[in-house]
This record gives sequence, structure tokens and C-alpha cells, in this order.
Amino acid sequence: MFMKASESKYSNCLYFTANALARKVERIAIDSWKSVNLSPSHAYLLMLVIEEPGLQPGILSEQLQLKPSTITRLIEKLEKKKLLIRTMDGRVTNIYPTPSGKNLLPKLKECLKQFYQNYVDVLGKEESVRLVRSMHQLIDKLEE
Amino acid sequence: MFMKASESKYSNCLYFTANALARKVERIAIDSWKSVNLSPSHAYLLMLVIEEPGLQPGILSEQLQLKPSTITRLIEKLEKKKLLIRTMDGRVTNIYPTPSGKNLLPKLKECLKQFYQNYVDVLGKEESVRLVRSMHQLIDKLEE
DNA sequence: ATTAAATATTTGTATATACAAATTAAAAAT
DNA sequence: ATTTTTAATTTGTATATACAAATATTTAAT
Repeated sequence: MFMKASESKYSNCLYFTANALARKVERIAIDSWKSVNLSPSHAYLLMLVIEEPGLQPGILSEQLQLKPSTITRLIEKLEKKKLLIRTMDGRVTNIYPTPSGKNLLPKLKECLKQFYQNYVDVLGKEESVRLVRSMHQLIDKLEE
Repeated sequence: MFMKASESKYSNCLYFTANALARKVERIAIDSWKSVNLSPSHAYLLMLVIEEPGLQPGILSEQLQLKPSTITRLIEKLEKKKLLIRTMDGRVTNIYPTPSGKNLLPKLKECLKQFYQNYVDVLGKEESVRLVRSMHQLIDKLEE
């Protein structure tokens, strides 16, 4: 009934493969962060801001490799949940975690750990590191 | 100004990496199929249907590793563009390319070739094959 | 034969993401 | 000092994707 990704007609195509992998990983990540009621990207953004309060959207955009408009949208949502606040000063915006945002850090770290566990268990630590690294090489090479 | 993906704070995380790679590849793919005015997933779906007329949404869903509802949406759009048609018979739907859909095949293949070229040029043929294969292994392992 | 369960597909709704244009402010050029 | 250019961020809009519920049809159970 269920077809493996590698049995698909276009399984040899990078477009197909990269997307299928991302969706699969996304689903695992969503599960891992469900306990804090955040999507993975919201969680990562929040962790970055907790670790470096005052971080600006532009920096977050670089760190998360997401477009500035996307960062704004993520921040809006986290602000609505009162996990962080924005202070606008001139053309620069600074993002700070609220106390309740900050309090979430241990749980967030726990989720992260759980997420890692998920795939390290399956792949092994070395293999995981190796694969992530070679994906990065690909990304950087495609950067041109 | 521009930060490499591998310089990000979470660059060692599979969530981050898989998504960053998928987005990068997606952008290249979008460019490759721009000349036929189709998004990559629409193009792949159309190619599948041209090569096997009558294909059902369920099969397409397996082949493309996308949810049935997503397949419906993709088909709707291609139907609106008069590149394929749906015939509904009982609870089963069959998808057929229209003549103008079928006529697009050579161009589609050309786009696919161009897309391949993009990354094979950068990575080399062997390295490309190897990487795609190891990504598949990961997908299949994560399947559990 | 009728009812219940399983299956294929679609619809309504929600999400993350991005592009292009708009806004605002700072810096540079005149 | 005023104008122009550059930069950071946000807003409006569009996209692909998915989940959950709805629909319709076939198969199985009684």
C-alpha cells in the first residue's frame, strides 16, 4: 500500500528527494515540538532570541535562512503568544523574550533533544553528522 | 552580508539543514520550469500523467509522496490550464492529459534536463547520484 | 438484502513560506 | 541643508502543502 520514496519514478531526482526528505523531517520535528505548542521554526527562532536577546530580524533571517518577511510573520505569532516582544527604534527592530518565553527554554531544549534522538537512533551518530555535513556542502555549492 | 547555511547556529540540525536544502533546490527548480509556466510539482505530475494516461490521484499521491488533498489541488490547477482532464467513474477518478498537455512533453523534458544540469555541473555526476541515494536511505529509514 | 466497514477523492480551513511593493529611517551626495 | 540613495522591516497577496471532515462508492459482514 505505502510506497517508499525510493520506489517513485522520479526518485533519482534531487527536487523530488530533497522535498520528500524535508517533509518527512518536518513531520518528525512537528511531533517533537508539539508539547510546547510551537512549530519547529517558531521554536528555533524563540531559542535564538532567548540565547541572544535583542536580536534583529535581519540576523534571524540569516541564521534561519528564511526571508525577512517570513521572519516578521514568525515573530508576529510569537508576539501574539506573549513569548517575545518587539521594540522598534528607528529602522531597526529588536526582539526580546518575555519572562514566559524565557521560562520555556528548558522545555525547548528538551524538545530539541528528543528530535535529535529520533534520527540519531535510526542513523547512528556518525552517519547523521556525515549526512548533515554533505547536505551543507551541497547547499553551499548551489549558492554560487 | 550573506551567511552560508553552514555558518548558522543550528547548522548541525537536520531540521534546519533538510529544509534549507529543499528551499534552495526548490528555487532552482522553479527557475528551470519557468519557461513552461508551471511549478515543479505541477510539472512532475503532468509528466507522470502524460507517460501513463488514466493514472489515479491515489497513485499520483504515492509517486509524488504528497497527500491526496494536495494532489487534488495540483490537478485542479492543471485542469484549469486545460493541460489535463478528470473523468470520475464511481469512487475512482482517472486523469488524462489533453492534447495541449501532451504537446508540452518535449518542453517538459527539456526543463528537466536543464534542472539536472544545474546541479550535476556543480556536484559532478557521481557525487549527485551518491548524495541523492543517501538521502533516500535516510527517508526510508525514517519511515519506521 | 441490509447494514457496516473500508476506500478514493474532494472540500473547508489552516499553515509556512515567499515575492513585490510600501514604509520608514539612516547615510551619502550634492 | 536638501535631496538622493541605501537599508531594515513590514504589509498585501499568492503559493504549496496538509489536516480533518465530508462525500460517495465499493466491499464485507450479518
